[in-house]
Amino acid sequence: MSKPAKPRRSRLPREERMASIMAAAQDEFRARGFADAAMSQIAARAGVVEGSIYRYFTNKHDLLTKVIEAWYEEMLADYARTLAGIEGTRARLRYMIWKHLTTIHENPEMCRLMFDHIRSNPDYDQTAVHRLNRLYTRRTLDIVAEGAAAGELREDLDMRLVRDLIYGCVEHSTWSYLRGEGNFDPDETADAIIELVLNGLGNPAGGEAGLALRIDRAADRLEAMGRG
Amino acid sequence: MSKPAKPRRSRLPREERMASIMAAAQDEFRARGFADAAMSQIAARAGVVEGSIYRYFTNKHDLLTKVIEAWYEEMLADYARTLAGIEGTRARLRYMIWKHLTTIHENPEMCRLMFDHIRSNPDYDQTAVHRLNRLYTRRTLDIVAEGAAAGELREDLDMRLVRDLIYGCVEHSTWSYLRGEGNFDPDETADAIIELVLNGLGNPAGGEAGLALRIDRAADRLEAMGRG
DNA sequence: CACCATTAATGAATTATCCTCATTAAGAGG
DNA sequence: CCTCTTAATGAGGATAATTCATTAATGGTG
Repeated sequence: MSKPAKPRRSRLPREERMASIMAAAQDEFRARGFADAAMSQIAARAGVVEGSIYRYFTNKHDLLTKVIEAWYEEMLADYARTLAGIEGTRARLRYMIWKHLTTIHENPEMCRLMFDHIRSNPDYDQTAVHRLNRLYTRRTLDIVAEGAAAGELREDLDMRLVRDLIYGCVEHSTWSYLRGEGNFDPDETADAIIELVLNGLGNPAGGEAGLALRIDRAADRLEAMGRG
Repeated sequence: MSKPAKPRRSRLPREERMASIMAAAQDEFRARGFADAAMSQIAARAGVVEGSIYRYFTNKHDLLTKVIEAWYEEMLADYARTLAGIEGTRARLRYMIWKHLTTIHENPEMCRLMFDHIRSNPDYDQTAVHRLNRLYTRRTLDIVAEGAAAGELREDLDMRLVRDLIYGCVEHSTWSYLRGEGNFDPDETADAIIELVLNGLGNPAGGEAGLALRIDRAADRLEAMGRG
């Protein structure tokens, strides 16, 4: 057995060292989650000593933030490109939903880190991730606004609530998968969600009978309210 | 200065001691969040020593789980009672949405603990909270099923997705409040959500469906005015 | 009432991990 | 080759969760 090679210090330019630590951190965070990830492990993976990490990142959470930030930025890069090639309100909206579902499906660990530790943080609004997210959400709402202008969608929509409806539904339907139970198919799910979001739960009156029923119901409600 | 009263040990029955520790833990968790809550503080608040907590709870997370469990159980107790007095699919559905919004509005800290540390846990499915939650979700879906049977709602609905649509939208729209930014009004929000969920984003063509919708909308407006 | 068995409660010690800081030395520029 | 900047080190401080051997309150028993 030769003695282990003496670990000669190598000095890297700031950017390279940061990138290498971030790569190691991403592996560790994905493998163990934020709380269980150990700074010592990250240091070991990156081939540096624990203390070195703190020359570049103020603390563990800051390191996570930077890791997620870099991932998120790269991830959103090709949205615009692909979207440009899709026409029609429904298809474009469906693409946004499908893309979100696919991202979660392919990067569950990163999404969990993002949801649990970045987005629920009190100072999320000051983060770069939030800024990126707004940009990306805006695209969805632009599609909705265009759809409304074209007469395909209603014109009296509260855009904030539309966003909550769409992304709330999308994310809620991925939770069990994110917890590690079961699976879901992004294509099927996207189809189902776009359909439900566009048409709602309400029964479009079936013929005269339906209309009559509606009128009766409306009267019932008013009457009930009158009784108080 | 008299010397501090010698802290005489008092032996409490198991249940009482557990309750007292849980009450102290709830205060501490609410005030500081899970990560920043200190077992030493909880012990101090409960008037016991740190080690004592571990006779009743296997660890910090188990303590949190039990605290949330107790709160959740109590919180859901009056759902059924109130719901029994409400008639009509729309009103009943709206009540479920409103109640959820109100709970979040009144107990933001507890809800955050629940969302961040209980529901996102890999073994959430084995928890008592999950069992309770299923029971409660089922009520909402029962209302939807009854509405479909009565012809008020569509009959081809995927119940799981309906749940995701409703609760996803509800919770998504409360996030910024939960992070401590801004506020929301449960009544207004419930009105807006129930309307959007029932009617969807799509622009109803004219004809019968349009007529039915007009009637619904008219009733909505009158109802809102009556409440207002 | 005195004794005993049970077990609630203690608190000091252990462990784990994040983070700090005084010191070392690699590598660029003169 | 020397010097200066600063990347990198690694030992140690600080905090907080958890363990465990010991102590003593209490209810039951003779």
